[in-house]
Amino acid sequence: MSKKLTSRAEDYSKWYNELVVKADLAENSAVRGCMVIKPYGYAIWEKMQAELDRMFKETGHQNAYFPLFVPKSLFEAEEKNAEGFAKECAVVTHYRLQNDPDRPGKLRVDPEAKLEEELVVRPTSEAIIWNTFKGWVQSYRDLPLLINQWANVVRWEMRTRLFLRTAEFLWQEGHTAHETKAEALSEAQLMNNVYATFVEKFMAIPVIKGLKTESERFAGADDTYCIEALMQDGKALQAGTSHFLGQNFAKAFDVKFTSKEGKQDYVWATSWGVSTRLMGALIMTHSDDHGLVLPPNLAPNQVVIVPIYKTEEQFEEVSKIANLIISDLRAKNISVKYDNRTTYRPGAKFAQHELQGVPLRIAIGPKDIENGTVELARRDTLTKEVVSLDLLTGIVEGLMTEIQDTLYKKAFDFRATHTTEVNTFDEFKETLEKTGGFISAHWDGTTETENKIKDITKATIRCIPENSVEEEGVCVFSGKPSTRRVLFAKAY
RNA sequence: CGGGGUGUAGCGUAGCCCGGUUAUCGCGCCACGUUUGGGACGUGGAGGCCGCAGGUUCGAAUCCUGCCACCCCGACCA
Repeated sequence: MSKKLTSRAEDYSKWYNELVVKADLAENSAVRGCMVIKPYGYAIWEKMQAELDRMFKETGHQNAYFPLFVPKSLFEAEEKNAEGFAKECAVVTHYRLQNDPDRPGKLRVDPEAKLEEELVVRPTSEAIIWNTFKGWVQSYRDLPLLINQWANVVRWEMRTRLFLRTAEFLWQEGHTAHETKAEALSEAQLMNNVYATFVEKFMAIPVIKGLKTESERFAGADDTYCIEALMQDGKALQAGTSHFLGQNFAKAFDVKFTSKEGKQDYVWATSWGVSTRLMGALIMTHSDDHGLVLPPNLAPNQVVIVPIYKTEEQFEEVSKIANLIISDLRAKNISVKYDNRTTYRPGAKFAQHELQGVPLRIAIGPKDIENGTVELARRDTLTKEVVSLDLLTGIVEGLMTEIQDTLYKKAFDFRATHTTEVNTFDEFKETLEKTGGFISAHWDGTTETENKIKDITKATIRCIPENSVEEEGVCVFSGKPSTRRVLFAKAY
């Protein structure tokens, strides 16, 4: 393994791939298109899960678990949803293997063990969940039904990339049922806001909240809300989606309730999800040519202490101080790792922790012991300072929020300088090529125009931003009248 | 699934055209010693069915055929 990471300028996607592997986040597996998430990468995902799970419960949701397999007949019940996912479904057709008479010691699929009905490996769980909800809902008293599940799903992708697109991935999917359209709509918006808050406050990634156009909408949804983030290469990444499903699934699965007035009505539904793709967003938003950069909120180790010593006595002295620091920091809920491995020298440790994005590094050596100081190195700014041991805990505590804020600001500024308003198609193409990023432009509202722009430029409408203002204008492509700007970008 | 490319030690590679000793080099790994404030150095060592299966030949990493895997570019997607 070479020591240097490919730089972003040299080859952005190579940089990404190398970073994921070298920072020990994940690796490709023996299964085509499927990744192994390694302990360090999984620890970051667990941090995301913990915070999201807390936020879901705070907004009244409960966790449950539904089967991995969906009988084909259930899967196809909501036609639009089924059609949307049909091309990427893995299907179980048999339930048994047997010894292969032609190849001793090998197995083959038992032709006698064909399933009467094929099972679809869930690409998403609406079908099985709505089939179940049918039995859970009879009265308005059973509503709202607010369920979330943490699960894996499978979408048979042709081209895969670690975290960004894999055949199997981990996610959470919320599924809710409501009495009224208004209530379901506000649930879909609420959860999109939860995602936005989580991604901005916890992951330090600024996002645009908005609505998807018809062609980018979730199969089976009436409306899809989303949060869109901008990566350092100028491409957009959908970080989360929340769907207003109308009564589509209720009708397909016959989920009715009796209202206060004694009338039968179909329930109104939402679903919403974020996945391990957020790991990709995290990496591509903050990291640099030295490796991963983690916001303190997501770092498995917020602080690492590296001892510097020549003799065994010095090592012991340094360790004594390190242990004092550790207990002080842990008392403040700051996670610390003492890297006291004797098998690596300090330089190698510095490089490794930098590659793995540890927000703050403390080095303690003989000079520090003499002076009552330590050396502090920030991962986000790559700056070093020597601070007094007495003040350390307070300084570290302050730096945790400061680093978190600095990362957000930096990403916010990047997005600001990579968001351009354009009024002509020439400007559109030029901006896309030169600066990339988000392009704010008028659009006539037709799928036809959207598709033509996509064919010519590869850019798609990421969303109709929630906060966009009413403004008279003409479509950047067709010249037809338009009342608001939408956000275009090339996307992951 | 279309077009292009690549498979040699854990990783990156030389050798292949033009077949011929024991398959090259670097990183990593192991042992010992010296080292330790930004990826240490020396000495010694281990590690290979040259992607797989056939074929040609006295002889195949090298030539031929088939298969498999991976990568890049397109269409599809969170």
